[in-house]
Amino acid sequence: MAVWFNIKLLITMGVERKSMRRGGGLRRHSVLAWLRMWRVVQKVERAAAEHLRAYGLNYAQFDVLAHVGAAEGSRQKELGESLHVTKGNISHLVDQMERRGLVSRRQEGRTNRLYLTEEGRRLFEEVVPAHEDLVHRLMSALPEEEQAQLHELLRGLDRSL
Amino acid sequence: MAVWFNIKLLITMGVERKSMRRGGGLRRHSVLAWLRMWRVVQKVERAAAEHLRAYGLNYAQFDVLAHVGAAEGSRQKELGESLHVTKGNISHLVDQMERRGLVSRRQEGRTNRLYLTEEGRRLFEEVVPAHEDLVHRLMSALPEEEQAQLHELLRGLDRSL
DNA sequence: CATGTATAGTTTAATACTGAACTTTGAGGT
DNA sequence: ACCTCAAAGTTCAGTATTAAACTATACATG
Repeated sequence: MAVWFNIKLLITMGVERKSMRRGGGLRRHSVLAWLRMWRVVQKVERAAAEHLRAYGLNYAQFDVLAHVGAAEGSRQKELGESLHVTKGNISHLVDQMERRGLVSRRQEGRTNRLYLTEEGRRLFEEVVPAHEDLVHRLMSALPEEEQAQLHELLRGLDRSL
Repeated sequence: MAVWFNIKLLITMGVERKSMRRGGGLRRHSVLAWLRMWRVVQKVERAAAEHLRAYGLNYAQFDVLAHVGAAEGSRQKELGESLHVTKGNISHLVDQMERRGLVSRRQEGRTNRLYLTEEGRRLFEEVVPAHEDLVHRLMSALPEEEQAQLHELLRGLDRSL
C-alpha cells in the first residue's frame, strides 16, 4: 500500500516522523515535501488575502497591480504567464482594475500594453511594501540562513519544472 | 524603494541573482523564497489537476477521496480543516462525491461521518498511487537529499505558522 | 500581395469557492 | 428540567476561475 494514503492525515496528526520510519528507512521525502509546501502556501495565501482585503484587493488583483507597477507597458499575455492564470481571467481582472481607475490599457496592434494610473501608482506604493513586510514576517518563522537555503532549493526545483 | 516591486519580474526574467547583489548584500530571501514556492505550487497543482482529470476528479475531489480513504469515519469539519476549505465548500464537495457514489455520509448526532463506498475504494486504490507517482516524479527534479532538506525546512516553517 | 496560420485578447457558459445567514444538535450551568 | 451558548452542517448569493469559442491583428510563404 502506497505511502500516500495517510500522509495528509499524518501531517495533520503530527505523526509523520514516526511513520516515515515505520516502513523501513526514510522514503518519499518528495511527497511529504510537496504536501508541506502546499500547506504552507495555503496558510500564507490566506493571511495575505486577509491583509489585502483592507485595501479592497484580492490576491489576484494585487498581483496585477504589483506586476504592472514593476513593469509598465506589460502585455496581458505576459501577465497571464507570470501569474499562472488564463487569458480570460486576465481580461476580467484588467477590466476590474480599469473600472476602478487603477490601471489603463493602451492598445497597440493586437496587444494591450498596461500602465498604472496615478491612483494605481499611489496604491502600489502603499500596498506593495506592506505586503512584502507581511510575507517577510511570516517567512521569518525560519532563521535567515534557512530562508536562504529554502530559496535556493526552490529555485532549483522551479527551474526544472 | 522596496525590493518587492520587481521580484515577480526578476524571477520571470531570471535575473534575480544579479539583482539580489545590486542593493548590497543578499537580502529578502524570505520574499524570494515565498515567490518561488508559490510558483512551484502553481506548476505542480496544474500538472496534478490535468492528470486527475483523466479520472473525472478535480484536485479538491481527489483530496476528499484521499482523506476519507485514509481515515474512514472522518467528520466534515476535520476534512475542511485538513484541506483548508470552508465548511460550505466541503458540504458541496461531499454532495458531489455522494451523488457520484464514491463516499457516503452517516449521520451521528450533529456531525456526519464519512466513508468510502466500494466504488470509492476502487477509485481510491487506483488514483492515489498514480497521483503519488506523479508528484514524486515532479519533485525528483531535485536529488533525493535535497528533497529531504526541503521537507525539513518546510516542516519547520509550517509548524510555526 | 494573397492567403493561410498563428497570436492576443474578449466573451460566455459552466464550475468552484467563499462568507454569511440559517438550522439543528449538543453541552454546561443553575 | 430549562435556558443559553457553542458547534456541525446546509443553503445561498456573490465572486473567481477556467475552458472553449470567437474576433481581430500580425506574420510567413508561395
